[in-house]
Order: sequence, then structure tokens, then C-alpha cells
Amino acid sequence: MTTDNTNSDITEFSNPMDAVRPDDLRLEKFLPYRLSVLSNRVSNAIADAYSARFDLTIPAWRVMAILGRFPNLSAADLVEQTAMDKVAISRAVSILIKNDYITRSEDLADRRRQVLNLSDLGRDVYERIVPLAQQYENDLMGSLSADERSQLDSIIEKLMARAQDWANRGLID
Amino acid sequence: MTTDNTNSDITEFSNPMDAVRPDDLRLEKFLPYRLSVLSNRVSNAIADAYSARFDLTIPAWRVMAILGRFPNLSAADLVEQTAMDKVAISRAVSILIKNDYITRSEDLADRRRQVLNLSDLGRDVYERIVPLAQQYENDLMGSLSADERSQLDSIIEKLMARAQDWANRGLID
DNA sequence: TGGAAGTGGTTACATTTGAAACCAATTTTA
DNA sequence: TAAAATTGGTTTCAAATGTAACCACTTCCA
Repeated sequence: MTTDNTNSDITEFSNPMDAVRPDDLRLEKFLPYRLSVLSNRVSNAIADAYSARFDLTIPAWRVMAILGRFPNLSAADLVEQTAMDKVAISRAVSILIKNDYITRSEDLADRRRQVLNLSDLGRDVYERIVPLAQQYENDLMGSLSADERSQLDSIIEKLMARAQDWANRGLID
Repeated sequence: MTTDNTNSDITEFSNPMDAVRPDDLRLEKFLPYRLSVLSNRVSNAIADAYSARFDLTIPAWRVMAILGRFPNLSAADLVEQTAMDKVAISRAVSILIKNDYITRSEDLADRRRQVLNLSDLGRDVYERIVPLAQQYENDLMGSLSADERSQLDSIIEKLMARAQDWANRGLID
């Protein structure tokens, strides 16, 4: 930092020069904000690790991750599982097909649907990325105790359920 | 849902038709992924509530929120506090100045720096958005017990510290 | 049956975003 | 003290994203 009235760390924000206003939003304790910063830091770090090596975008990797675990899904199924946009899925799928990472086959029972799967090459890549991703997650989880890890799990479930409610009903107000 | 091998809810993923592979990445339990979905859901819901009324983007509102609490920051300070991109800050700042929501003044000690503050109008808007944002946060936090809230607080601190380490040192591997 | 309505998926267009190049001011260092 | 390196901030351009319109197929229902 370069001047008196700034701080190198958010935890030092109570420097007297800062003239914190008591009724203000304490952004550094504001959950939506903290979630966003944390999530971006984590996702970007991981994406850096695989995007260069395998030429995958985040949405594309997500599609692979789901298909690796649950074969024979359609694009619509992916939309539902990932909460990603329909168009984002469509684009990710077409990139992945171009790269020969996934295959697409017609569903004869419903000729609008297209059934997606990892190709052999795709599964190969998938199996190389998975440990990488897990390494990051382990490192992250390693900063928590076993208790904290299980607390976090159930807390996320609750928050997710509440946020999901917002999306369903017409928001709060 | 439309077919046998899909599920309407991520918690139902263990349908026998799904042929889950034991060593695969369990994306629905993968922390980076869950954080991303949760964070996007929350931020978008809140943004919907203020963007229409005040014509603010998420980055712009963030800048206002920080400046409302900590006056006299430069763009670089904002980058550091928010973990947002430099360019995103620059654009948010120029929009906010155009809207007369913030002011920009030269730092005479270092003429590269520009000191930013909420304008009177900006503070006005800020003070109207803050309760709105808090309403959402309260609703979200309302889904947790007091214990869980304090657990979450310290868990986030730990995760953030670890993710911050990644950014500092050259990642994990 | 045969249209209206619904669903799966893609395309088109406008907006947002990010990386890299850039300018200007400052600090370093030889 | 002058060139080199660094820092604050903006612009440029390409890529990513979201909304809406759209086509093809299927389902519903008279």
C-alpha cells in the first residue's frame, strides 16, 4: 500500500484514518459479497490449472465433470443439474464435440433429444483433471477441521435451499 | 424430468439407472462448484432487486458499497479490497462518475492516483440500497442457527485465507 | 386426425468481460 | 540525474455470456 488511508488487509480496516461509519454496510462481513470473492478466487485458481493444459473453459469442464459421473444425459438434463444456462450448455457441448471429448447420439424414442457421453479421449482427459481438481479441494478443505467440514456441508445445503426459494417465488419484496 | 435416467433433484443422483462410477468426481459435493452455484444464485437475486431501480451493475454497486464504508480510496485500493479486476473497477468507476454517484479528485502527493468518494447523490442511493441488501442477507442468514452463523463466519475466513495463499504463491503444483 | 401448445436445442445479436497493450507519473538504481 | 523498472489507470480487441427469436419434433386435446 502506498498512502496512509489505505490498508493492505481487509482485517485492518479499523485504522482510525478510515472514519468507518457505524450504520454502513459492513461489506467485509456481508455474506453475498464474501461468497462471491471466495468463489471467484477458488474457481479461477483451479481453472488456471486445467484450462491451459486441456484447452477447456469452465462451462466445458463442468459438462465433462457431470457426464463423467452420470452418462447418457441430454443437454436439458445438464441444464437442470448444473443450474447453467441452456445456451451455455449448448455452446460447451459443441466445443466438446469439436474436440472429440464427448459424443452425441440421437435418442430414437424422442428425436429432439441428443444423448451425450464422454468419448474415450474425453474420459482420458477427465481422469487426468479429476485428481487435479481434487488436489485443490483437498488443499482447501485441509484448512478446516473435520467438524468444520461437516458444518460447512450442511450450511451450504441450507443456504442453497433458501436462495433457490428466491428464484422460485418472486424474490423477497 | 422426461426420461428414466435423469433426476429432478441433485440429491437424487443415486438413482440406479445412473451408473455412478465410484472414483469419479462427485461434483454435487465438490466445494468449488457448490460455492459457485450458491454465490451466483445469491448475487443475481440481489442484483435483480437494485439494478432495475438504480441502474447499477454488480461491480458498480460493489464499488459504491466499499466507498460508502471506506472513503478516499483509489482504484487500486478497490482492486485489492474486492479481488475484482482492474478493468472492471475502471469501468465501474467511469459509469459511477457519469451518473454522479461518485467523485474523483487528484491526489496531489501522487498525481497518478485518483481519490474516489461517494457524491451526495451517491450516498443517497447507497443509503437506500443498504437496507435492501441487508434484507436479503437477513433472509439468507435466517435459514441458519446462531451457531451455524458463527461457524460459517470462521469457516469462510479460513477458506479465504487458503485461497489467498494460492494467489500469492504460484498456486499448488 | 390435425392444429395448438410445449419441449429440446441452436442461432443471432447485444452486452459484458478479460488479456494485453498502452500512456503517464513515480520510484529505483547505477 | 538519467535511464530502467514499477505503478495507477484507460483503451483496445477478442472472447464469453445472456436474451430473445427461432426450427424441429413431440404431446395434448378437440
